Amino acid sequence: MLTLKETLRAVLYERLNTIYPVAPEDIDFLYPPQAKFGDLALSLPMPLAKKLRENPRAIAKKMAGEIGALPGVVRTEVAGAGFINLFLDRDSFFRERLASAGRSALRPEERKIIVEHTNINPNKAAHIGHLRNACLGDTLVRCLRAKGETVEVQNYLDDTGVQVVDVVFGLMELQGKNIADLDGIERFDYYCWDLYARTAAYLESHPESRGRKAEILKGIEHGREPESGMAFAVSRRIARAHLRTMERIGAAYDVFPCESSILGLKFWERAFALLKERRAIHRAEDGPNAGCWVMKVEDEDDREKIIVRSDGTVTYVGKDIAYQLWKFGLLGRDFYYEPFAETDGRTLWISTAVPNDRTVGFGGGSRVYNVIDARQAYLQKVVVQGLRALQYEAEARKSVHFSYEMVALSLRSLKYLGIEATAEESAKGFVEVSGRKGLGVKADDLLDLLERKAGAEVDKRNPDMPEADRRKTAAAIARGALRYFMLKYALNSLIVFDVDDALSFEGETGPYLMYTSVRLNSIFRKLSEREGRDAAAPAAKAAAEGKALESVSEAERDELWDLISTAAKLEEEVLHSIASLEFSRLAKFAFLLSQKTNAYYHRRPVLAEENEDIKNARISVLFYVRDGLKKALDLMGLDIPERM
RNA sequence: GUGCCUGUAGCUCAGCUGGAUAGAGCGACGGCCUCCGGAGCCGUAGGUCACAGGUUCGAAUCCUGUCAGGCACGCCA
Repeated sequence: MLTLKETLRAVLYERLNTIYPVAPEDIDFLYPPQAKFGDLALSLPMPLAKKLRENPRAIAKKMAGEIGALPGVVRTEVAGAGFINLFLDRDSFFRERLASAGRSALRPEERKIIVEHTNINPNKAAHIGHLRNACLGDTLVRCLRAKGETVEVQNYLDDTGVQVVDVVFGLMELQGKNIADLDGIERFDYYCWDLYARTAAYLESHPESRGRKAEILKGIEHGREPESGMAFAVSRRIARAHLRTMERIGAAYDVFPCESSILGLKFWERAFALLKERRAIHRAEDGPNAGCWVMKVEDEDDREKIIVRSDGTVTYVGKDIAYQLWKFGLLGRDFYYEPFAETDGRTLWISTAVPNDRTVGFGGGSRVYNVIDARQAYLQKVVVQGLRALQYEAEARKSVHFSYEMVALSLRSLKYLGIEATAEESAKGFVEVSGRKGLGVKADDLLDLLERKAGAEVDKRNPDMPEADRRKTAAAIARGALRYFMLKYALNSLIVFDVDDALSFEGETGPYLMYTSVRLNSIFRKLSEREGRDAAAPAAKAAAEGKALESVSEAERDELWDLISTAAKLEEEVLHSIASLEFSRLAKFAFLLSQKTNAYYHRRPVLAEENEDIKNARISVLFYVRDGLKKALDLMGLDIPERM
């Protein structure tokens, strides 16, 4: 549809620009709400009516004549307040779609795109909030790659931050453990989940222990043992646990840039020098921020953000500005890297400050997406302003905060966790997830629950399937259920996580989409098994002759056309999703297409159809639709099992 | 206090760069397995699009105000 629209736009512009004051981008198409209004509609007469101070309907009538014959359009019709409805030549459109299989109308626009997502503090197990981040980030990556972009996926490891410090404090001070003891701890991420919550509470109620905590922090930052080695061991072990968790939902990364490397290679000092040199920050001489290096925040009032504290230490924002500069290749230096893990033959690298002679390099993107929840909008704004203050205007514009609302827990979910809600929480109706309080559903627990439930269904329906295949299928269903659940909400919608809702496999869910495709595949498998048919042949024939729809009844032709024209919108849905970062749109699209498909094959048998021409028409259309569905599910990270 | 976001069916949410009769899922009610897999299909009921103004040929969508809710605003990250 994208290709056709572009063609039509060019033709229309050429014919109309001498008659009306129009630019090519004014010529836009919308999809009519009903089939009787055609396949595409031009609303151009209406904005023109405003400009020309004429009746839109009259303009539409006149324009329809001036347009004349259009390629791929069999007739036009003036309707409503001033729409020009276009009716497409269905056979030729379908033929073109089939012929273009494997070709993409999408083109990359950037040299290299960096997507940073997940970014969990490496001090405890991942929870549902982190899953939303990873699902959104990974889907963005998949869509960008489908568009043809070169994408680098980063997962920032804050391995020297206060959260890690808390766990190190807990291990050393509360439990008297040393590095060697860590190996004996099973399920380390779960262990730290509890320990972190306990330590945070302990530190809260024992103010006298803050001195020791500060010591540990300093020790870690300056590489002193044993604190430093402890932090290193904790963060690496947890990072591996996160990697396994995210593997379960199909999210993967290229590199883990570490805060310890930023400190070790003095990236901040370099950034600080730049900031001072370009006068992006200045030292406050008096007032409440006296002695600090501050940056002006573009706000209504004269707000200042502290970048360097009066004791000379740098704030989180400062480090983030340095990191952002590196992502754009503006720092003039890179980390060193070591292999961290191997997945599907690809190496995941982790940064290090220790020089080596490996030649891998990262960063230096032309566009950067930071997938971070909405609560950090202010800080992200300051970071972008830092770029601006350094006169990196182009980079500032291409620094995108991919912001989404957080995940909270429903009161029902609290009960499931065995936690009593306070009166305030009951009134609110939900509770914020908090790693610090140990309040949340762990990602792996949720996935386990989903897998168990899916497994029971798979066992019931496929008793003959080998055990290993059933477990694999259950895992795929769990992943699909979770990913779709995280994707189907708009970004600014707070997800009040409810275990029962998330566990549902019916209605608008990932398993529904998967099921539709599995059944579709099953039809094609049977075509080949029972009848020895090459399922691609009717489509190939239709692509060559273009008369696929001729043999079916008028009513069914409309049904088939509805499927074709819906499936043909995939590419523009992808573009729209990327532009708006609203992947709920892609999710809705895939669901709609699945619904139409499901309803169709329920009504129209394929295998049992006796009329060969009708049968071939059905096969060729479903062949095309199946391809679109598969692509859409793949973009969302949903696998299609053999059976389910 | 300032800034950002949200208010649409009983519930959860789409639709929002203005366009033709406001849609889905869940729940409720009623149907459909001699037929490619019932994680499915078909149907019924259910809406002053928070409220009040404004702009427009046209507003759920844009603007202003009111009410209600959420989030952010630290020499934490």
